[in-house]
Amino acid sequence: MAASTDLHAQGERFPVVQPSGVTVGLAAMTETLPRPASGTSTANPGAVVVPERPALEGLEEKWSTRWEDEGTYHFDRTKTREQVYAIDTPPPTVSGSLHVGHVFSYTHTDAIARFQRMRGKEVFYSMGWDDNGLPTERRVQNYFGVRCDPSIPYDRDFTTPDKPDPKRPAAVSRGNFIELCDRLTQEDEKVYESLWRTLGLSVDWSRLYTTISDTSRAVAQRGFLRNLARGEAYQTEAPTVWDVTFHTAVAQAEIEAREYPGHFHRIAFHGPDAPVYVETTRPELISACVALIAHPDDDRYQPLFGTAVRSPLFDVDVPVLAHPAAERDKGTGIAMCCTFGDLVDVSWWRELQLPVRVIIGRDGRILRETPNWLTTHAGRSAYEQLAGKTTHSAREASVVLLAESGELDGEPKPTSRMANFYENGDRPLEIVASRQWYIRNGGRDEDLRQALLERGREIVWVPPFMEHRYANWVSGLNSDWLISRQRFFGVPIPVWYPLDRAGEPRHNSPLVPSEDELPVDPAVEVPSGYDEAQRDVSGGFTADPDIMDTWATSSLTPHIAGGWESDPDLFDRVFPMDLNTHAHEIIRTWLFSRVVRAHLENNTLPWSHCLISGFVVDPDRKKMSKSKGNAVVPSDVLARYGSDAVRWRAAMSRPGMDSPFDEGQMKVGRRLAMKMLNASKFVLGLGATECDPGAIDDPLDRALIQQLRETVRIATDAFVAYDYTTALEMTERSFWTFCDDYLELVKERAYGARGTRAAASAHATLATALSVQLRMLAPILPYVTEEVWSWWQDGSIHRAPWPTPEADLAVADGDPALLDAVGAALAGIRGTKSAAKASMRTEVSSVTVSGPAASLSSIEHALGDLKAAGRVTGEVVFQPSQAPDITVDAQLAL
RNA sequence: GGGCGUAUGGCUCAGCGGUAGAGCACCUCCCUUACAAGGAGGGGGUCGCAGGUUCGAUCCCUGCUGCGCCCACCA
Repeated sequence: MAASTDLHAQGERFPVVQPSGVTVGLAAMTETLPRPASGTSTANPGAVVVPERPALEGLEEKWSTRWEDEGTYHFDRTKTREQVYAIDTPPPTVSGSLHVGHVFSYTHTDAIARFQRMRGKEVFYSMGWDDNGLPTERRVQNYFGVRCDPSIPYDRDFTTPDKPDPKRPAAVSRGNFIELCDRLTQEDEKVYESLWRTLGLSVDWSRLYTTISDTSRAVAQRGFLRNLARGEAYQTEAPTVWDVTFHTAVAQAEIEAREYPGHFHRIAFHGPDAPVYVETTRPELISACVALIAHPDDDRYQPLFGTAVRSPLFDVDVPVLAHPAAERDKGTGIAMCCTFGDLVDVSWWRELQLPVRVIIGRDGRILRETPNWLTTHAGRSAYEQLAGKTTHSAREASVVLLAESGELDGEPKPTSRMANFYENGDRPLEIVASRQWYIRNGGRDEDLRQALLERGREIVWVPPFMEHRYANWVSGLNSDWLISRQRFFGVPIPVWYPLDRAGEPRHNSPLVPSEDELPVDPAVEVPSGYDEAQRDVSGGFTADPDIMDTWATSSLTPHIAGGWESDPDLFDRVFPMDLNTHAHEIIRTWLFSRVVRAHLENNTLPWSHCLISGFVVDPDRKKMSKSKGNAVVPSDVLARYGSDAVRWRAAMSRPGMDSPFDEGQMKVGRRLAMKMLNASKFVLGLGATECDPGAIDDPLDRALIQQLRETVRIATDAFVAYDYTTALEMTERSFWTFCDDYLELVKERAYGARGTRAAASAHATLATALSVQLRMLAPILPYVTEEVWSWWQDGSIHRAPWPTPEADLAVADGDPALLDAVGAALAGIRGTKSAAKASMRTEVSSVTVSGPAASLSSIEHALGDLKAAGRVTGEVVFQPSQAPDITVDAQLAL
């Protein structure tokens, strides 16, 4: 897929400022400038060019284009596995929009990627788009106002409706529908890519993948066929959770429980002696009732166990049975077991070996044909009044019938119950019996479940408590992974079935393609040994009509991105990967499904580390969502504050911690970026461009270097442990101290007020500190650091080495307390001026500094700088004291 | 109901055995030649509640409460 992007469209939001350049000290600098050997070049190599008015505007477009042109993040596949750092990052679902939560989480990943790259790793970091599956179909339906009808033939001249009406969608063929899906996803993906490029994700865009591509289809189908061959994929006819809106089966992981209003109906079953009252919220299911069930220890119902009662309206005899899952304090303590009202019904039906009485069809309506287990005239007549209705209408009709027959006791009582929904749906799920494909995931196999729990313990979780989410989910699985969907836009199940003489498919002996034929579309292609004329005729074959759930493909993203089976050389260099990152809501889905796949296919984890982000929540700490209208559109925020500022804010939220969205925080990041521009301009404008450790001989300078050594050490350790926030905080604090204290203290000296040698020491220190601090901030603020780097260095800062005390801060004998002491003395002088409401320029005629003797002697070593920064014209007296802090008594020359 | 997380100044968060820290916000002052989308200074907290361990607890243990998230919950 082309990596070109639509950044031009954003040009208006990022007016490119072309500042007039100032060339500084060019002649003197040419020979001594550090010149890292790098393949990239700048327009004017060797020159130190500092803009007169540096600005953040336009940096995103300028540098994202440059990075693309110069292949800054291109993955070098000649590197060995040990040299590679491989990242599996979520392919965003292409369903219309990304929100700030995505922006934060992807920024966390990118910060790690950039750090590892600077540490010398060859980073394998590719983006994908998850563009198959139901979310895409739904968006296409709404966007174009269409719905797919597979029975319609393909229309070559098809055009979309002029005025899309979601309520009256136009029926289109499967082929046309898929074309629309392709078309819309491609448009959406351009917008996504543009956003990611603006944000500055350092992905290798030449490795972009999509989950609907031929490559992904082949990988998904190959993975499935391998599972099938090993017996890990199987199909079975069983009660299945079903979405009546989308007409498809739904996996356990996609179900969510929601509040759903309903009523308790107290209805009378006819017992041998007296009525047996049952409370139900679903009276429309009475005709599907196969038993009444109470707790075995329940004295009220013990006499009835083993007897039969007659159902209201339908006159069907149903047994009264005992099961420990029945709860005595719910309703009347005895429950209808219907096939199927809920998952408890399914387990009762299975364990008590009850008959199947299905009355709900796949369209969510009561079946039109009157069931044969209804034998009385009254029962059949009652059913006929419900047939064809939705469950909702059938419920209302049932209430009327029950009231008429006198079998409803009292009025229905309103209640709010929890019902299961497909996470993208808005009608409660029903349970229907259907043939579906499953992959074993430990849901029905204790050994496999234990093995997968053990995989969870092998993972290094950041933060560690996220492992509980995983273990919790795996422990609670109650079925295998349902992967088949009765939909259209996705990867087809690569299977055909022979048809027997009666034209019935032999599901137990599927016909499979060979791996080198993949991807296949069984609806178009023909199994080996058959020809097209035999399709769907007796004795011939038929295609499996289903597609795989999108998770069945995205569970293989390490395989897709890593070239599994198609590029074994690459795969060996990147798999298993080092890092998996995303927010915590998809631990149960994406994370778990990849563990399952890699465990079954490769007998390994897909990656060693999982970095789990929290959510961005609204100021009331509620989850952001489009439907609530509290979601923030990231492109607006990026345009307003700049990518570095937004990234800064993202990096301030620690792994796993939810973080309220607050625009005020963005300004803080922006201020830091601005400060970096200005401080860098000042340093480089002084001509301080040479990091010569031999020139650093002033005690204050050595103190700064010593402090930086410590900062580098802490920030590096933090980054290694995926704690990008601490790394940023430490570096940022160091940088502000550098600006507020050190820079002010050495200004005069750096200008040359105390001689060439004193100035040279300041210059070397300034250049060193700038270089080190820029590099430490580069993973979080890639744009402003790259901009400044380009003023005086060749090559990208993002390919420059991460700073180390040994390589960059070799002067190791500084006294770190000196800078603190001098800073405190300077603050004392400033405080006096501030209290006197005097300008900081006010001269000071004399100063007395009191404090611990050691601090005072430190300050004496930097007396010249202190006097210059404080504008002290007279004497400085040092007065040792027992007090722990430094205090200053300054006489202003007013 | 089960699990996990969290509770520190108005807000966002650090800290985590030795009488509280940062940034934002607020107040005061300063147009100092890197920076007014700036700079300097300042006020503000009995660290959710109750027990316990300890010479000493914001920090450890127990219990509670609030908030958030995940799971379960259709009689």
